[in-house]
Amino acid sequence: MPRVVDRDEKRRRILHAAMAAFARKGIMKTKAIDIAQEAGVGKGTIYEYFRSKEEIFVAAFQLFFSNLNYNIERSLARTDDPVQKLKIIIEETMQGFLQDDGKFAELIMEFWAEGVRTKDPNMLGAIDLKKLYSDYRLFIAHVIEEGIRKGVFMSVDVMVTASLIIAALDGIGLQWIMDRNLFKSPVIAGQLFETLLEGIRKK
Amino acid sequence: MPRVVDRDEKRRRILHAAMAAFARKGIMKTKAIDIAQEAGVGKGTIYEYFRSKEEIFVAAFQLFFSNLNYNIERSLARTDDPVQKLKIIIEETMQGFLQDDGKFAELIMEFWAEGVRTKDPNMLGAIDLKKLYSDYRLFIAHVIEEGIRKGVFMSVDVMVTASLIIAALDGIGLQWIMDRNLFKSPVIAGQLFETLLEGIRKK
Amino acid sequence: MPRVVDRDEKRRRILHAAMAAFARKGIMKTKAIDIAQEAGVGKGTIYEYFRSKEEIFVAAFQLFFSNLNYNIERSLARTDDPVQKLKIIIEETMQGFLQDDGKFAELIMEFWAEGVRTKDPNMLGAIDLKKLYSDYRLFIAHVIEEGIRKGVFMSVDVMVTASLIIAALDGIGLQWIMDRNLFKSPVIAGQLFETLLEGIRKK
Amino acid sequence: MPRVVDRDEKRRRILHAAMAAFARKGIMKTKAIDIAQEAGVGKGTIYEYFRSKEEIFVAAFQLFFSNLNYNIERSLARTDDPVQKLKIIIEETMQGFLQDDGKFAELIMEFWAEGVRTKDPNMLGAIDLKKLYSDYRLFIAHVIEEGIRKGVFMSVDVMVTASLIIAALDGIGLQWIMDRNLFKSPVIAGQLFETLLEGIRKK
DNA sequence: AATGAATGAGGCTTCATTCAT
DNA sequence: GATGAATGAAGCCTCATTCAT
Repeated sequence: MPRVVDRDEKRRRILHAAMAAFARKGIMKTKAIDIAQEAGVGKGTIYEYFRSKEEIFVAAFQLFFSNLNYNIERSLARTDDPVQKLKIIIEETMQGFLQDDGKFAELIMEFWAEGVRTKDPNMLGAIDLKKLYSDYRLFIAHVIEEGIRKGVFMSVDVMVTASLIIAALDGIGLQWIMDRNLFKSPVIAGQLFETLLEGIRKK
Repeated sequence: MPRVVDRDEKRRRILHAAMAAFARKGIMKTKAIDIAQEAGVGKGTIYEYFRSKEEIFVAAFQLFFSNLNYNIERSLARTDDPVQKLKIIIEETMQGFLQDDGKFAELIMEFWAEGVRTKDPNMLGAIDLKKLYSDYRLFIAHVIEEGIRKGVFMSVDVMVTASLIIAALDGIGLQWIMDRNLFKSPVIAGQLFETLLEGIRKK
Repeated sequence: MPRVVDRDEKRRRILHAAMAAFARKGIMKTKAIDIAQEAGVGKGTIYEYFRSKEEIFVAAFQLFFSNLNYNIERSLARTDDPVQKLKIIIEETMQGFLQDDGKFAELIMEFWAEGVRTKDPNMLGAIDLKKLYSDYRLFIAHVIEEGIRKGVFMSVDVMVTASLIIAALDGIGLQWIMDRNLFKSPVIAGQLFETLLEGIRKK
Repeated sequence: MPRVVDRDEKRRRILHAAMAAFARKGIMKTKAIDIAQEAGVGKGTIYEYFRSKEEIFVAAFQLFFSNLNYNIERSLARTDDPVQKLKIIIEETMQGFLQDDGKFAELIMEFWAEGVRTKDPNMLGAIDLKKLYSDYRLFIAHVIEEGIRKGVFMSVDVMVTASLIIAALDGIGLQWIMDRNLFKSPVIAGQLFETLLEGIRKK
């Protein structure tokens, strides 16, 4: 029984080590030995917990996005106001990028690059970036729709607006990766939110 | 009296083949033989025109961004109106992403991923993404500043605003890569422009 | 708990395999796979013990000459008589050539050929044939000088004489490589010694 | 008709260029392009005059040794005295090594290294170092024999003595390669001759 | 006849994965 | 279960040779 916990914990440790290494050196340039060293285990141990490097990548990908999802959904439970919801979505997404000194922004960059060119149907079951974003868009679109219905947002094209919001968020993450000193997370998030809302808020 | 070839032209051919392959498979997964096949030459021929795979990458990087720059500057020559200038910058950047059925958007994704983690000082002379974006930001900031001086824009924080514009543009490029059908280039560019301007335009 | 091996021993095994291959096929014509096969290991294993082929070459070079040195110095400890010392030097040097059915004579031939044209300062730290021979000459010169002082040798030019002795030894090694049946080691060494001594012995 | 002379001359030019390059960089490290540049012709031109790099090597080998032979035999025609003959052989051999600032000594080093490991019967017809030296030994042995018959040399073992003479000559060449400043050619040749003769001259 | 552009075989080296301990 | 020693597939690059001009 205690063994089971051990295994899970170690698997998680290796996975996090891999994510850190991916963020630092890029997926392709991260060698098995790098992950092992980062995790503080032997090179062979990795293969006791993952079948291959690809499996680690997939696990990292899924962990990252399910975490993001989890955080957003958890926060959203606190309110019913579409304006607040949008604010939460924006803040949590930014949080996802900026936490850990931007390590995760570099990681998501890897996921983008790797995910974008994944066309192998076998892989698509595991890492379908297109679907992820599609769901994400839909999710935001629903919030906007709700806002329109409740009369707090103007009657914009919800899908395009949702797309623009995501675009802005990802774009800011990208900028942040290039230059950490560009803006302080809370400030910019606030500004961004105002700017975005400005475009759709009913006046 | 040996075979006569336009070496510049052939170098360009190989370079474009490499860019196509980079966009399709990713830089790291693109093998020398892939480039050769794409260019329709033998594996060894590549090395008659480039010293190494890295040199090809650098050349591609530079070609891509200098093209982008060239296009923007050429278009800007047509006007003095800051509003028009901003519009041109946005349109040309989008154009850079969307041309060739989005091939270049995938390419820039590669450059982001590769460029972001380039810290080797030797490389930084050749592919300094941070500096490129810094220059780009500054450039847009100047346009905004000009607009403020001329009284057409509100007195916003020019650097943050410039950053947001770039973020939006890159973010949209990113969205576009994930889903080609998301929006038609002219429509979205127009909408985006309006949205962005809305935030800074003097009312 | 992983496979237990004596890494030093294995490194030595690979090194000796390399030396055998060098002697048989020449350094440049010896491929990594040849060394691997000779050592009975996989191609990749070589690189667990040596950084590169060049490092193997350097290690072989140094091992060869330090062995030669060690043998000579060990034997010299047995006597104080300059005549005996010279005899020992000659015999040990010949021994170095002739042992292992002349394999080492072929190896030294390779070291000569490779070492002679080494001008790269980085390499010269590791394989400076000129210095090696210079030291060797000096060493023999001291013995002759001692002999002159003690009145057993004629007052010859010690450096030139030392050079001639080395020349004779190396030359004989060379002849031996060309034709194993030319002379039996002990016989020729004795004759050589007498001939050389004849020229400098005080009569 | 004049074309024939042209071709021979050009072939010779390429051959000499190859020899210079071989001496400077070693045979294996000499690339086709090196020879072409040294000869001042295009890379392809080499193959108009030689079937392969190996053929160049063989031609160089043969040219070198036939030249040596030719020089010795021509000089020997001047005398009937065995002592003089031996002197001529020694001087001409040294000359072979030392001419052109020792370039040929480095070349012969290459021939030794390359020739020693040639076991391929096809090659042995063209570059049989063993036979060359065997002939050379026999030739010197005859001179010594003649000297013994005429009563000017002691009754030594002619083959061993011949071997020692060659060994001394080659060994000195070797020393010379390592350190050009070791001895001045004429001086050393004279000394060597005296030393060698001392051992066999009838007293 | 002369050339250098083109090429692919081949060599060095890396590294994901296996496996003996 | 954990490990690192072992390995060979695979990738980059070189260069002898060919060949179109």
